[in-house]
Amino acid sequence: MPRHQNRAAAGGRRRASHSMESVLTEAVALLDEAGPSALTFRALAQRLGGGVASIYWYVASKDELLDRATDHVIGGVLAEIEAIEPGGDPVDDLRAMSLTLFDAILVRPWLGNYFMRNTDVQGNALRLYEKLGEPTLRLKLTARQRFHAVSAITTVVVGSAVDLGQEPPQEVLDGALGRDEFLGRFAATWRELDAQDFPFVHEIVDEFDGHDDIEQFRAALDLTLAGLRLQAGA
Amino acid sequence: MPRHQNRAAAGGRRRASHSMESVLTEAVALLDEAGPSALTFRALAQRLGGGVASIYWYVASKDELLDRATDHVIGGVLAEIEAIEPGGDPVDDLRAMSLTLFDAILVRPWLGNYFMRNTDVQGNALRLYEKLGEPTLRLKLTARQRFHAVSAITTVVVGSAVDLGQEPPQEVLDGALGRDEFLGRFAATWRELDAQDFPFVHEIVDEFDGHDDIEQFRAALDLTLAGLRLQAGA
DNA sequence: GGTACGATAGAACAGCGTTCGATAGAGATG
DNA sequence: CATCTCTATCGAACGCTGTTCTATCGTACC
Repeated sequence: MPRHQNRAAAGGRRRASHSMESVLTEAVALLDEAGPSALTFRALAQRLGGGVASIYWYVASKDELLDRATDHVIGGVLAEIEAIEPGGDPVDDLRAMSLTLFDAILVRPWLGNYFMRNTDVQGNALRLYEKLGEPTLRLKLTARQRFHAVSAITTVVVGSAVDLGQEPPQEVLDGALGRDEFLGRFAATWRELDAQDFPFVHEIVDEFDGHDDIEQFRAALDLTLAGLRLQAGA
Repeated sequence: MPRHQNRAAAGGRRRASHSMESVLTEAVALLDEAGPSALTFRALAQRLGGGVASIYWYVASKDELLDRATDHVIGGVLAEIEAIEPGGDPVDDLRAMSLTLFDAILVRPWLGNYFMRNTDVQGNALRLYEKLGEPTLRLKLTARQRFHAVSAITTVVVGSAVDLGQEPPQEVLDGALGRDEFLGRFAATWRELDAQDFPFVHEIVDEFDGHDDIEQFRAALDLTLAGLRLQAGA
């Protein structure tokens, strides 16, 4: 681990000179550009203009790299969420925060896979957790209900993110196949199923075809929040 | 892919003789015993008493192996769920099905990571999806609301499963460290946080410490179902 | 018996995370 | 000014992974 982080950017000519910041920034860039499978130590080293082993001076393992990179961008999300000024209704505040968080995951689908894995190194995630909990303190709930409420919300966020996070089958990543056609192909096979055996699938296939991810998330979130509102007796 | 599956178990002496069934069964056994990282083609081949490349006759890639193994056990879950006889209340039926599904994931935490990834090869997952949708047909909802309702439920299940699914840090897998102590260590660091900056974390740390995963899931599920009930006007 | 094909397997390949040992450079010490 | 120390870097190697290539065995059929 790096002890002294001072004046880290005193680049030599032949040898590269990194910093925790640059390592995480480039790691996030790789994740953004081509997904988790593109983030390898060799690719990252090349991008930093240095050797592979150098990265291990900043990070003990790939897991830690992933955790720190995740927390790095969560820091930005946290700032956005802290900028939201609380309105009168705690549940509305919860909703606004959750939507902000989900928006960030929409832009970075890989986030969902690593988010909140280890609050030991993910300090920002812990602060975000605190921030999500704050509105529940203003609701008439038991401590256990508050704990469960925030768990439920993060569950919905993470669950939705996982759906998004699975790396699309290359064709859509290349841009050769649009997301709509991708969904459409699934819808097509579903439509060919026997209507007797799959009444529900037939009922919703038109909704599935070309559906909006945000809307789907918002629907799930709103069901949970409605339940919470009921529980708080407000 | 194997065309003729007939009389596949006519074992020779030197050469091993597999079958789709045996491949999937042993793959699941490996996953159960030591988690996803233990399922390698070499380990699986050794268990089957054959060569590595033979597995590729049954399965085109590791992804397909995971999808098929997942669907294999989902088949069992589906049977359990189909055995549930519908009661009067559709939402109660949804609840019973979800709990059955989650019970299966509790026993096999790796399930959550692969569940419902690709309904092309996961035929049982599709049937399960249909089964989960059936009760919504008895509720007064629009098609879109039905689609969103089932999505919300699977989201809660998957989201909770992901929390469970992350491979514990070896110590607890070895049995050297119990789950309670593992939670307790997190709780300890949380308690040391500044009470001013983290009022919510302090509020719920006692609930977090030693909490029950099923109860947490049930709470999240019940919030969603309460919201659904409200939406259906029942 | 010969032939076609279902099914098996060993060896090799490229890529991955990780470790090792060597070493360059800046700052302190004499 | 020489030397010593500690931070930070890097190339090369190790063991493991999924995957492919090529050769082969054994059975069913004509």
